[in-house]
Amino acid sequence: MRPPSGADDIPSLEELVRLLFRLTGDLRQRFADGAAQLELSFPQAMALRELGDPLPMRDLAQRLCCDASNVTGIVDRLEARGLVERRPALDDRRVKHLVLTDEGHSVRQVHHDRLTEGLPLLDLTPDERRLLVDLLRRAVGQAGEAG
Amino acid sequence: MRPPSGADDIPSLEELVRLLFRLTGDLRQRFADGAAQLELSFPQAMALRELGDPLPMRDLAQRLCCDASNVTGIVDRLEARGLVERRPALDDRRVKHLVLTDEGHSVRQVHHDRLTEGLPLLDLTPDERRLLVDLLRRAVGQAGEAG
DNA sequence: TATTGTTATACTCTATAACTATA
DNA sequence: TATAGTTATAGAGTATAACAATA
Repeated sequence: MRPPSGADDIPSLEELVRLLFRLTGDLRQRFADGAAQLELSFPQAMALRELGDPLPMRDLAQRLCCDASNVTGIVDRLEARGLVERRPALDDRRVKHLVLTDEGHSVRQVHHDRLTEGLPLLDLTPDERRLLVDLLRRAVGQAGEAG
Repeated sequence: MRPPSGADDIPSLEELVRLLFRLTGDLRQRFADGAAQLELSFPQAMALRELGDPLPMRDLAQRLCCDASNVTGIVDRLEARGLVERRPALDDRRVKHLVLTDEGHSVRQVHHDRLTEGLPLLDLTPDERRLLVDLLRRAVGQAGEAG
């Protein structure tokens, strides 16, 4: 006989999945709240996040896991706010590179700082943090990958 | 001098956040794919997930972190497919309880099974799983909570 | 008066398909 | 022919505000 959710017994898969949902939900909410404060929609903030370095429209679509046609609208709105610029690629005139403006970089940084500040995660000791990263790497199935 | 992302040095907060995003993104994608196979939208699948036990509309809205007005449409579509029923509460005639039909329960179970089967997470040993749960609990700031 | 659920509205995201301009 | 980005379209999610029924 084992108690359903004690401190020392082996946690069930259900418990783990529940925690992961909790964690992802919290992180998502945090991300969305920070974006809303900057008057950014969730996908707009995600786009900004991916644009630390310039990227063709197509690649951004891939990173956002959505169809390329969506990126047009998302970028339209970011460009209208002066956060992003479309620059024709020199070597292939079909391609447009997305480049953050100075304000784009600034807004991106503010959003990121607000996302991470006060994260309960920060309470972990360095050793625990290292351990968690190791476990997470294996949990996402990239144990041997470069990261 | 410390290498940027070796195996034994202390991982940066950036690395941790990147991993969390990776993990949450993967989980979300997995959840959405499984939902799509069952012709459920993401919020519909989330609603099903929350309806293991009956719930008033209001409470479901709260769990989905959205305005109550949205739940009307989401539940409309689930009800049209025969996965959910609205039942007037006996004690308060303003309230409607959402109850899964037999097929609702079935679809919910299939979705959950597909979500968890083959999860890389399963490769962790029991000891590692216990450790990860402990770290995650602290990472979401519920170290002392019941869970 | 306050609350539950609904409706009306407007905006954004989303995929699909058709289009253009390049390659 | 194939590809990058756009446009048109339709469906779904989202919040806000106003509403009816009930508390």
